[in-house]
Amino acid sequence: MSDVARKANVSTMTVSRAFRSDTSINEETRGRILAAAAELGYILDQSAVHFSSGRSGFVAVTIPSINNANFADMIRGMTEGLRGSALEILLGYTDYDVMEEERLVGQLLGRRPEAIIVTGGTHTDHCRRMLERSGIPVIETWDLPRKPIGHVVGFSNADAARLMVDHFVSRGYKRMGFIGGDTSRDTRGLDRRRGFVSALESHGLDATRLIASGIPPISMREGAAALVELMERWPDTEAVMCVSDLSAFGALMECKRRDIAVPDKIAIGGFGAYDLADQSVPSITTIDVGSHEIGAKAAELVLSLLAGHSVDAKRTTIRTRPEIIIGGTT
Amino acid sequence: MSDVARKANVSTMTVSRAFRSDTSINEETRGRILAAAAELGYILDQSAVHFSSGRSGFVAVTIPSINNANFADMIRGMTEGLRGSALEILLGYTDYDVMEEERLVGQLLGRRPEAIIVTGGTHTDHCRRMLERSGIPVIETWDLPRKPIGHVVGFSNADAARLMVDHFVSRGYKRMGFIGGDTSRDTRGLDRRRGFVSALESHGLDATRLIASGIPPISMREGAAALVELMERWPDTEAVMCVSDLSAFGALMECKRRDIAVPDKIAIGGFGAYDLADQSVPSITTIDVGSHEIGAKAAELVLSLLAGHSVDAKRTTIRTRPEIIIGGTT
DNA sequence: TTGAAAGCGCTAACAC
DNA sequence: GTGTTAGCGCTTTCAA
Repeated sequence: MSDVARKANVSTMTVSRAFRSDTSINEETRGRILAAAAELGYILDQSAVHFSSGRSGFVAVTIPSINNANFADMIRGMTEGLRGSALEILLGYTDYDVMEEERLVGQLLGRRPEAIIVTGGTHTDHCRRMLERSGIPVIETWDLPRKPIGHVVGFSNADAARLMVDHFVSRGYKRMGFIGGDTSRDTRGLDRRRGFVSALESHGLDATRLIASGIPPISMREGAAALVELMERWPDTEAVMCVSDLSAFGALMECKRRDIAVPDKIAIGGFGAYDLADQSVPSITTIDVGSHEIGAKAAELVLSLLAGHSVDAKRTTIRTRPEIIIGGTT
Repeated sequence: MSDVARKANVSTMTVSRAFRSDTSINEETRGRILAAAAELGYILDQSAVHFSSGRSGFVAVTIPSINNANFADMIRGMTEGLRGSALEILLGYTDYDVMEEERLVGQLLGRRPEAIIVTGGTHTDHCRRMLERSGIPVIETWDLPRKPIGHVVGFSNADAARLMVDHFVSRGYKRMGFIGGDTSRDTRGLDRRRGFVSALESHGLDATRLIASGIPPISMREGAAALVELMERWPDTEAVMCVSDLSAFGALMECKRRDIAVPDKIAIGGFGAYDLADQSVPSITTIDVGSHEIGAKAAELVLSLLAGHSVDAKRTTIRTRPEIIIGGTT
């Protein structure tokens, strides 16, 4: 910076001002400085900016997986929402593992983000404590935690699953199954299963046809395997809800391989409103949770919190409204 | 840190040592310090570490899109490769736009990463200059640039497309088309198209059946639309290569909707070896470029470069070997 | 194995 | 509109 200052015949303080939008500086001077900087290939050192100003310009975000269209959409929503602000996303993924989340959150907080957005409302005790003590806004997404740490942008996974059950019931199906992963890791998947079971019970239907197939997130392959297991154990099953569209697609393809008619012999529901659900033939009935909207709303919330428009400063909860999209598999 | 030092009855310098693995410190002292830190909820400020030591602990990575299984696999390979090192990935996505890449690279370099990994070998002049002047190792991936900026971990997209053409020829197809996006944005897609055309020409076949459908990355939907256009313009087409598995799947589903037999009436090839290609019924013939391996190799290269084992210090090129996976669509 | 002093590159606060 | 001074929270260097 002092090289640039020398070249432009100003002090470093003036160079500093030239790189900011919120200060008063002569426009001609700024032009001269930026030209000098460009010539020298100078790029403002953000870590020194952070160090000196106390503003890191980071919003930390954790997601379970980067290879997931829903979370990718959420990140996209955040990116767009933060555009124009001086905030960048510092992203990490947890592999659906709360221990890994704990490690990651510690690492991210070390970078002193100005806010942190995490997926889900289930964390290790230590992770929870770190978040509580962080002194920055904390936003939990994709869930409605019973005891939120701070703010929430989410929905009830159980209620979302209920939408699918109600749809199944309205179509006249009575014997229904659920395909998900081994339950302990993916707590949102577990919530969907719980919602499925309680919805069946409230309709007075049997709620025991539950297949747990592999470590979450379960993929197409596991969806296919689970369908086989389901049909072997309960051959008269009329409809199955899958924890995600990927497993639903896997199940659908398995039906095709085995010449099981969908939806005539068995109906299939998914979750997530992936492109795949829409483009598949037949298209897959699914639940749209508004991933992009979650990201956009979370970004908006971060911006108002940091601007000090204390939006109920401590505990804002924004609910999004999952919707069912009826396709050809039901 | 001084609070922790006071609590543990040592100097801040000793606290600093307690948080590192490469210094000599009494283990009992360290234990006392870490306990004090835990009690206070102290987290080492990495940005101050960076500022003081000059080591940011960041590796900057740009990818075209986060919603893409191939790039997600690459990131996964990098994450695993960097595990245990003190390096974290600072990730940004370009939306397949070189102007956005330029902006992003400037932003990332402002964080003073210790190395930068970018996707592709095509950049704006300014972006290229920033990378050249950055003073850190630069790695270009997913391509073999004619004039690399620094190091390369990639493959020839044109040669990879040739694999598919050769396979088509070996199956006896003669009238072949290509489905891709509007060409200027996705340069790797463009290279695949070039490879397709030149392979056809070297077999003495007609190479004019090229559909450009929408802004890259083209999705399932555009693949479906493009198939319709292809069959309308050249109804006797026997085989079509798609720029990615997503568009190939879209084309396949369109065939299903229109009762066009695959592969009997038309064969379909994709690119990228997505799970979808394997799980779809019929499975889609595709090219596996080893995304995970690209990430792993790039991470390995970064580690050796930063460790100073100057691996041909300036210009290492690591080629990966794309392979064809033959499925049911050809 | 531990501590004291200096300094990393920038900005806040104030003066002019 | 611009410059001066001090200092952000650590680590480097050197000494004990």
